[in-house]
Amino acid sequence: MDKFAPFHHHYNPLIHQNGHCPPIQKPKPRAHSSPTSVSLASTATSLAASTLSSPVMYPSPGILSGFGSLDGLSDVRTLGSVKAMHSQVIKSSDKRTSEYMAKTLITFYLELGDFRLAAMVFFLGFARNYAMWSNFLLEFKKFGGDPIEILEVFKDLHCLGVNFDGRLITLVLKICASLMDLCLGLEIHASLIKKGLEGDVYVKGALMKYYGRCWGVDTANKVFDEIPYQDNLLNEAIMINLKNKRFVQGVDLFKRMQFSFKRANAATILKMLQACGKEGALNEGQQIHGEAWSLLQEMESSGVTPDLVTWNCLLSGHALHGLYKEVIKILRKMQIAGFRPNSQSIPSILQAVIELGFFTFGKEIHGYVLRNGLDFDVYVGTSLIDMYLKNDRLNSSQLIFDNLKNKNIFSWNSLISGYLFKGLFDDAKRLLTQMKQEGVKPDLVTWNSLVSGYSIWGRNEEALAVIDDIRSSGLTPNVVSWTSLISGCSQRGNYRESLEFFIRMKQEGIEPNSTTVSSLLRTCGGLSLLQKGKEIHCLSIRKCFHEDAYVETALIDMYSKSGDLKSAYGVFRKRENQTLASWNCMIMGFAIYGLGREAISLFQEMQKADILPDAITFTAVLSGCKNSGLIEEGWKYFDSMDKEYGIEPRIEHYSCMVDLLGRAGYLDEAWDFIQAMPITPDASIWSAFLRSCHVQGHMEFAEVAGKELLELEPDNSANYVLMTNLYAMSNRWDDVERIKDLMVEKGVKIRQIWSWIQIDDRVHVFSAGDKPHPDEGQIYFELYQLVSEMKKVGYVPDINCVYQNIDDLEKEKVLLSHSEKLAITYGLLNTRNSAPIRVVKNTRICPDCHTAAKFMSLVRSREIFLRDGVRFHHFKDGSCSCNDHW
DNA sequence: AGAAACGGAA
Repeated sequence: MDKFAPFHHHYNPLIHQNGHCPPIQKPKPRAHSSPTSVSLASTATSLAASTLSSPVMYPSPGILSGFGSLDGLSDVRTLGSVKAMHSQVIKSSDKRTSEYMAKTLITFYLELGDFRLAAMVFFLGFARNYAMWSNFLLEFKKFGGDPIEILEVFKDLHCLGVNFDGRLITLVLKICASLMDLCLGLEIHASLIKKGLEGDVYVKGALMKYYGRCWGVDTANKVFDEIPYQDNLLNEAIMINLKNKRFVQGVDLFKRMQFSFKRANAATILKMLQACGKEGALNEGQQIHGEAWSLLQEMESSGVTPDLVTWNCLLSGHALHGLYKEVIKILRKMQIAGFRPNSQSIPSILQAVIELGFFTFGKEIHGYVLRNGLDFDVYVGTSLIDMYLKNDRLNSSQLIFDNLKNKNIFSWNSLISGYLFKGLFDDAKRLLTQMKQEGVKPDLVTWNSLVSGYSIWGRNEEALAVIDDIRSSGLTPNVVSWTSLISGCSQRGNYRESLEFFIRMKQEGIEPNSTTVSSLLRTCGGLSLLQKGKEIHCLSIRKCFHEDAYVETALIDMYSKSGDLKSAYGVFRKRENQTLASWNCMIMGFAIYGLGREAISLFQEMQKADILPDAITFTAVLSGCKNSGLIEEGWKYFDSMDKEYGIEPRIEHYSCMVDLLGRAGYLDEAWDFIQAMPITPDASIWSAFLRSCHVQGHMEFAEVAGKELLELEPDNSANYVLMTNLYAMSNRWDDVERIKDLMVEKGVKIRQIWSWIQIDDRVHVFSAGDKPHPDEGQIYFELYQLVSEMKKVGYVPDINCVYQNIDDLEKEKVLLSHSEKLAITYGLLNTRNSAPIRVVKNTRICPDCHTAAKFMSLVRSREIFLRDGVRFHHFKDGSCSCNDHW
């Protein structure tokens, strides 16, 4: 229904009827005018002129008898029927009841959205009754009247010195704040002071908001300070401070609120939660979160129903703090309470859906959005784009994007980042061009998506070039830009570059944040750089990131991957409320050290703590079973996945089971298991099976597995090597040659095998093909001595580990040159007597080196940690943590 | 009252 502009100043009845009014000041020029007011005003002119010329009196209700009662009318009230009633009213005048009739007509017209007629009736009946103006303007606003019109009328009346109702002053101050009408707000405040009126709590609140928005937070705080009893306005004061980034003041006021008789309202709690999230203030955040829950509970128990705004506050507050399961619970609660999610609920819900991986539910929500016509909202659209992106449905995302009526930078950035994540750089560039053509300027988010996209796909030079593009576009690369680069390299396994970019970032004078630290820890873990990892740990303590859940988990992972399980466990135990990811990490930590029983008991403890496991938990538990040869337990947990937890086993779980069965010698069972799998076996399955065949010396199965594997991974040299070793074991030298020829034919190069050890700041690499270590002579001298000592206590070199067609003495020599032996020996020579030795090898350890390391730990009384391609071995007093299950 | 970029476990 068309709005009308009844209060255009030319037709302000107060001015037309100046004869009956107090002395008139000339109205000031209007700051705002409705764009449609001119044409609409002409209609108003004629109407006003015609009615003003002949004063009309209103009839008594008796006249209306032909219409039935007013109440009866209310059911089927239409504009036509009200007008008919109105005309009857005009025809027969009766002074006594005129006021009642006029009020009724005004309400009817307002309800029907005919502001013009409502205003007309009001002008004729009440224009000179100033007390009525407040009521009328408030009603006018209630039914959707234009706030600008209200301001215009208010100004005119204000000039006349009219006193207004506090409710109207509150409303006008709100309008001043939203329209940034600086002068009127001041005038109102001044006249309140002049008249000695304090104004009620609402007026004061509105005044503070007005000052906060129009004159800055300090002015608002001044107003607040002058209020004698402040408790009622704490919510507003907190809000104003937080909106203006005064976090400390906001928290102070919030603490005051806890000692007052007042409670924080939903909006305040939400804003506090947001602010705490941004400021990384965890303790405050958790306290406030508790407050949010108790608020909801209190509302429920006292029978007060939260309104939609409160529900939405709760949804977004929980989503913001990563409490996604709570978001879903709140959604259910609000639906039970009879509220339908609106366009502002959907983004928070979708965020939770994405994080929880409830894709089917997400699609249902999409259906709901379409049925309820919420798809025109740009926030909803962007959230949907994001949901389909995260579920690998780029086409759906593009489709939603194309149908989006109002695109903004968020929508563009979402889709662009989707393409970049998939490595579809041409599509991303196409969108970038399109975006610029449509006049949307890329912002830092756009650029950072590009940096991240390039670096996770290993295109570091292009990523670095984008950093320069940022500068030439007039923006400055920030900590996110650099962290994108660092983390991209780390994810890709380009660890060295990752550290180099960190140094570059520091040179640029940019301080790392907790995300940077997490990425760097991943890098350190990847390289088993314990020293560097400890440095980063110190850095994170200095910067107070060490309580960040991500950083903590990354620390646990770094320590366990760097051979320091004790420190990993220390970090894990330091905190009480562990996240699922950190439980998973710690269980995995035990698993890679072959501490299967410990992994299982931690898993049980986790369940006692009411943390539900996910698929990754089971990967960790099953890895623990696999690395410790716990067959029964492995079966038990594998079966329970689907039955007890409703988690569908994925390929990595099947792979663990094949490994577990095969390694224990149950090759037939492993074979049957593979045949019965509901998913197509991939390379990880066949590789686990092949390695078991190798250990068991089962040629028939090995050849089947090898054939599958060479087809699935024709470029992986490890498969060829394993096959040649198998044939060499059975003295099938023709087949050895055949496989070698195949490698040449396919251009597959054997992967370099190397071991390294860090002594002080230097990393010493030992590799068969590489140039020898400068201290090689000394190392071999020590190694020969060591081996003769070891032989005295029972070491027998395992010449079966050498697959060359040479004599046994030569084989023994070859065994000595294995890189892990050299690295351990170097460690023995160059570290303090008590210090454990930490060696990293990029492939699996060979059985002879495993035996040798046990003896080395015995004869030299040293702990040796060896990280091989897949796991850890901890040698101590002549035995290994893996109990020879590997 | 809501949406997009960088972070942990496999």
